Amino acid sequence: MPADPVQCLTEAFTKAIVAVAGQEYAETDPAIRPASKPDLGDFQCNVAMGLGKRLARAPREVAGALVDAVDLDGLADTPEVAGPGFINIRLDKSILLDAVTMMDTPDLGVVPDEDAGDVVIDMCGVNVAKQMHVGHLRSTIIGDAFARILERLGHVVHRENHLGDWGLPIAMVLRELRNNGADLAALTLTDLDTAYRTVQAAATADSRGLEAAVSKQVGPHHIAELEAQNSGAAEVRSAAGETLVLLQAGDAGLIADWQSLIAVTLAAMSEAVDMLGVDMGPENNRGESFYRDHLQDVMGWFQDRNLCCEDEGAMVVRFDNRDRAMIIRKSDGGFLYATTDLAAVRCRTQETKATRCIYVVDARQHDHFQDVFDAAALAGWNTTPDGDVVQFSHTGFGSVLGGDRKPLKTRGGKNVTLISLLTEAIERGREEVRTRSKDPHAPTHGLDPEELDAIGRSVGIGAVKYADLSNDLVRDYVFDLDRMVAFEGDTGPYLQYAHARIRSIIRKAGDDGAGATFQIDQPVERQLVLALLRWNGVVHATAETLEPHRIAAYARSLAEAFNAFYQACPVLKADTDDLRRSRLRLADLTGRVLCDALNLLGIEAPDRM
RNA sequence: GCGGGUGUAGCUCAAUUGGAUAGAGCAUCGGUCUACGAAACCGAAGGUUGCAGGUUCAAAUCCUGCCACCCGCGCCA
Repeated sequence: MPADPVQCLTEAFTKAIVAVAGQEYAETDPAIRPASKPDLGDFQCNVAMGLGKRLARAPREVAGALVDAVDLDGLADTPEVAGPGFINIRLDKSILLDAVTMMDTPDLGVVPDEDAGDVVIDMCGVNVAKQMHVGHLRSTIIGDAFARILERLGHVVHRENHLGDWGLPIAMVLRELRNNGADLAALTLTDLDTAYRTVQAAATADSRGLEAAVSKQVGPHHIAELEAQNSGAAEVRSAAGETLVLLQAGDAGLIADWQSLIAVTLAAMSEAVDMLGVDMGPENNRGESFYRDHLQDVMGWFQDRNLCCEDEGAMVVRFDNRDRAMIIRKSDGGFLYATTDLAAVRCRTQETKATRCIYVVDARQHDHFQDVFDAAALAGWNTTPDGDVVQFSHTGFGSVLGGDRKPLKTRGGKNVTLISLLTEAIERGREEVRTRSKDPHAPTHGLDPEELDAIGRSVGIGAVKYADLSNDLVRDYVFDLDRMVAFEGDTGPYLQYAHARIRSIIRKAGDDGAGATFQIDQPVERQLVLALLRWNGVVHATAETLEPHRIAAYARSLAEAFNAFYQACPVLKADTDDLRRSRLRLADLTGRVLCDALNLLGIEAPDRM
């Protein structure tokens, strides 16, 4: 017997549907949902209305027939039909007791996926010689959450940092630094970032401006000026091109310099990733340079199968459902990021044999990934060598904005570095924790400063992560530390607090209620148990849809269910010892599920705060 | 111009994928602690779901046409 009541009800109603409508309806989803309101029951079955339509029968009559046919012996009372054909179900208490007892195991009732395939998550996306900023924050913590969730369900997850460590931009930076006689061994990431911006600006100034100027027929002086700038940019690009050729040819000095650029970048990345508590080290690097020897091969694969054609000297892949083509080789023979991404797809599906490839890259690259996925399908890389179908997803997330609703910048107009952002968040968390610890009643009172700092860090980082993961990923959001660390309302600290309070009860009792017989006689106890039993379904739904805010919303509803229980039911002062132990066990189980939920989002759950 | 995204309470967001009276949190107002942790709880107020049609027992959700804002748009990544 499955522990999950939804599963039991689904099976029972599937049989009833077959009995009422015939075998051809065996695949119809009975649409078992939690009751929209507690006083209507525990669950509802919403299948009768749709079925009535298909059978050309009155929905209420179908609902009645289903109720007559369904066998819920030992599971629930006779369901009631309401409204246009809703079927309201109230479970037997014994089933709830069995189910909650069965989920009280180390895995908390979360059932691993069958035949769990490998998953590749393309996340973080660091660029060599560039500061990490809020875009990397999102990619890193969202990717980390996916990894944790899928690992929880038994998948082997490969976190890959598709490092921007190759190509023209890197060559330009190298050239700039060498021209300036920079001491590469002594450089900081800030120096690299400055050099990057300098050459980037020089190389892009400014062909678009020129085109616009010509088309708008501005004065000849202005055009001449822009032409001069533009030819300068062309010079920068072609000079960088020469450097790139040397780099690609394996010039020893250049390679050494290139490696020191990478080392500086990775040191800064490591610092940021450590602050975030994300498991992402050098072993996760598989950047553009990794694929540099694969590109010709990928090109050949497309050419051999006539999947690409020449257009104005470039090689492009065309798709029959859209005008936009994807360039995979430039007219000068060079390859692009599209080619690299295809090489990565091939590697991930054909060698790693991942059955799922997830790209955690901002939403602006939506079109690009649609092209990559469709091209991969043309190439046959949407199945593994074992014949398993590969599922590709691009979870395009929105931008992080400042208070002015524009991409986050400092007062001086510079990009905010990820590290400065996290440093501030941690400091804010620590301030709050220190302040609270001064209260003699606070459980943190008297802790040594190192412990308080560790808790404050969990709180500050947890606040940032929760703010990011608790709403729909595609939306932009305003980065507002005041609200995130507000410790009130729908925040990470609220959930951490709920968890810490539960731990506090267990600590005080010196008993986690292990082995106690559950008693669920109060309505709030029943609601809490129903909330606990949803956990398995929520994890699976999140893994399927890649919508972490489902877990965030669940954690919040669980905390609310616990708070209601806690308000109405004395735990330590329960009337009988059996009831006290039952409630302690319920509290402990809730604490563990809450901790699990927070951990799947990458948020720590301190025992006291 | 073409393509993608977003539009829900004063603000920030949900809505289990077409289900019952659209729900939370901030902010506002009113109640709960010499404490099983008040970083909490209970209550009040707040809505023409951008607009107009359509589909049906049922639409924030689906289809059509508009409006507003954001983001892309061949040889950068």
